[in-house]
Amino acid sequence: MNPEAIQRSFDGSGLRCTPQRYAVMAFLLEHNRHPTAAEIFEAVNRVDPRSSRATTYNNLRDLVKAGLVREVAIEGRAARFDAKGMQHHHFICDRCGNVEDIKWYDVPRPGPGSLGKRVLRECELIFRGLCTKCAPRRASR
Amino acid sequence: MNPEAIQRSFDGSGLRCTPQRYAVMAFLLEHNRHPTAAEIFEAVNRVDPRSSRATTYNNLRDLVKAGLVREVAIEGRAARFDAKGMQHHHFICDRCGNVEDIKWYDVPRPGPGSLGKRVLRECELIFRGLCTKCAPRRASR
DNA sequence: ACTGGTTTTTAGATTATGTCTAATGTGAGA
DNA sequence: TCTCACATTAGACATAATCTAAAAACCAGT
Ligand SMILES: [Mn+2]
Ligand SMILES: [Mn+2]
Ligand SMILES: [Zn+2]
Ligand SMILES: [Zn+2]
Repeated sequence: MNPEAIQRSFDGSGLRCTPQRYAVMAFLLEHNRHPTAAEIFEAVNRVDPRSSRATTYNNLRDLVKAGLVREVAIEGRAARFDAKGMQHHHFICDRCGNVEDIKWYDVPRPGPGSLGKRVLRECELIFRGLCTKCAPRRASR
Repeated sequence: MNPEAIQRSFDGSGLRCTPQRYAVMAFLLEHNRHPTAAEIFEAVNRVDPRSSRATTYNNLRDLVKAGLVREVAIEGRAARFDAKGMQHHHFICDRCGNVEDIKWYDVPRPGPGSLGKRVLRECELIFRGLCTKCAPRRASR
């Protein structure tokens, strides 16, 4: 995704394209590692312009609200973030907490009977287990 | 689920049946509201015996590790817990964060190609949107 | 360029949630 | 009943995230 595309995605959501906000989005787009807010904060501050901690959190929240970024909550750990590019599922490692992308495939939705008057926005499929790094030493902990 | 059944489930997991641990499990079994740790702590302390905050957290962790309780992480809010009885999916409300049970149905697993050397333990299907209480006033916030 | 209003950034305090420590207590098998 | 590995406790501590209030950046209209 090029700079102009980021610009346009911000425009489409009514978000100003500030250097700090741009840096967060650009970082997420060029690293599909699902970083935490703290990691993003550190990364965007390795280069100018500097951004404060509060701004990093603010921008992540705005980008999530705008639907450009996804937040992944993980039990007992800091939330992780990724840019919403192509659809995919997530694998979360029981041991190290890492989040990895899994090739997307269609998920059957629940029958309307079981949803009642609820308004469904999205289905999220999460796989859990041990990642490639943790699977070998599976006995520990 | 009767007291003896709780006893037996503890025995099967090598967990002692202490009053505090029993109270946590019993509370989860008779309320399918997905309470937070703080709510559980408060609830079990409305009746004797008293339990400390640390113990409530310890027991919840032990019960999750033993596979008797499930922990549901929610972005920006405290984790919620439920007793693992019959299989079901979860609906999480975007607005109020409430977690509700959805009738279970089978979920197709990913092809082995997309999992690589990862060890799959479980698939979790989460629905997001607005709950029955929040759907009407959907415009706000 | 100036003005006024809006959005954004900022440092630091504050809250919320959960974990750890070290001393004390106890369930359940021998 | 004795015993000890397991469990509980109060309170300190850690971590993640939000809030606050003031300053800065930005934008549209003149
Ligand atoms: Mn991802
Ligand atoms: Mn449930
Ligand atoms: Zn791992
Ligand atoms: Zn709701």
